Amino acid sequence: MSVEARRDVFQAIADPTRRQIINLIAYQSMNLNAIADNFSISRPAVSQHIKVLIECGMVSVRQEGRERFCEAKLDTLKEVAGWVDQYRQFWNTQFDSLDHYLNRIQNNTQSDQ
Amino acid sequence: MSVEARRDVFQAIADPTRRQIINLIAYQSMNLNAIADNFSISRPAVSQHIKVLIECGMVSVRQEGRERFCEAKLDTLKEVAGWVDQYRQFWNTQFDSLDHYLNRIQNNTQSDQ
DNA sequence: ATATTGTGTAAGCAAATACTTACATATATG
DNA sequence: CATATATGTAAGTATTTGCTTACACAATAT
Repeated sequence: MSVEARRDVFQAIADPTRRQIINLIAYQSMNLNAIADNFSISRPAVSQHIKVLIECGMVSVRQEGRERFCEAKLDTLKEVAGWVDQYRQFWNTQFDSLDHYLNRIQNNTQSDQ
Repeated sequence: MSVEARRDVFQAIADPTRRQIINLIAYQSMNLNAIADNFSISRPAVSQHIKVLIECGMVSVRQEGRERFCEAKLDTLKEVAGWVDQYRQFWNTQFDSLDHYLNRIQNNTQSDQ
């Protein structure tokens, strides 16, 4: 981690450890030590990763006594989603199949549900 | 670009130049010089970026005479989309409202449809 | 055959990354 | 107050990254 980070979401999620951190705190805030317990790297290393995530807006911190709870700000991923979504037409996946599923249900509601 | 690249899609799209290259060739193959004309960096620099994109499966090359046409393999972005999609519920987009709509339909099927 | 065009790749370099250990500081707790 | 706990941050380091220039080489054109 450099002193002058890029503060870019794409760059932030490029690191597998940072993606794991996001996965970890996606559904519940955790303090730094709790997060660090899930990794083999040192506590300061995790702290530095979180700093990057904060700088790009993917994590916010709520201080509570001496603990600092990290909360994932997942809507920041909109930027990534927006870029990727331009190209969804090039493959078949959940996004597409959900859409199809929905249409199927709508078409079938009268008859079999 | 190192000799031993990570060959990881997340890492590949972390670089803004590489994202621009993908945007450029998304809808039509282009040879390397044509791609490089769109950037201020040197031709070899572009060549190295494309090497990274090839290594992670985002670009394939078709040789034609002395030219090498680069084609974007956009379905490789499925990996990124898959990761991001887990969190779509955390912001408001089509996907979210679709999902809620789906649940609403499922919950109501017995009673009112 | 010679020159031109399209491209890969090596060598070198500055900056960024991902770590580590050591140390600083603030908030509990006995 | 003296410790223990939770965390930030600085300094040092090995790698990786992104870029440049120089050079190699195959396919064309003249």
